[in-house]
Amino acid sequence: MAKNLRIKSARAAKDMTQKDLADAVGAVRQTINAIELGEYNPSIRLCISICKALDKTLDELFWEGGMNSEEVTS
Amino acid sequence: MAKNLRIKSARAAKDMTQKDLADAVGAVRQTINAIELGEYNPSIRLCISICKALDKTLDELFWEGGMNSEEVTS
DNA sequence: TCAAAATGTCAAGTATATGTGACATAAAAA
DNA sequence: TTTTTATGTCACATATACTTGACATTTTGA
Repeated sequence: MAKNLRIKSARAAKDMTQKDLADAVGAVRQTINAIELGEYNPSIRLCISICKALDKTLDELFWEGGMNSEEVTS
Repeated sequence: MAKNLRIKSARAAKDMTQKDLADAVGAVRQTINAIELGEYNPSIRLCISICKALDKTLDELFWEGGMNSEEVTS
């Protein structure tokens, strides 16, 4: 998949740890970690919760072409 | 949950049936149907595929506050 | 009206997102 | 350095997205 550096960055901008974000969205630290590392494919509801917690929109954090998306060429 | 009329509408604008859209995104007709009816919570990848097939963005089809979202008050 | 296509729905199975608990390492702060 | 906190990672359990196949109903068009 592709690492999501935009979440990490938006999180840093709010000085939140992975656990802080997890608590804010009612998820667990490992889930946030896995999403940032691109290890899986979260549900749209979780994405929306993350966006709200970070004051971003879906397009800003999850639409492609963003500054993040480290595509793995394969 | 909430019905997603925006997908239905964007699909109509492209004259696509649920099955057409399903084929375009590599899913199955029932899955598209369930998403439009708000019966579940699709993955972000499927959402992105749907957006691309319909020439829309995530914010246009899945961010809240859109013309659609029939909230069920409960 | 009749037939075909589109949509809604159901039951059962598979794949995978997410949770829980635990431990190792990296980074920050004392 | 030593201690604490944040992050990465693993194994296992559970919930649910998604598939498959089938049938009923609604809509469209001949």
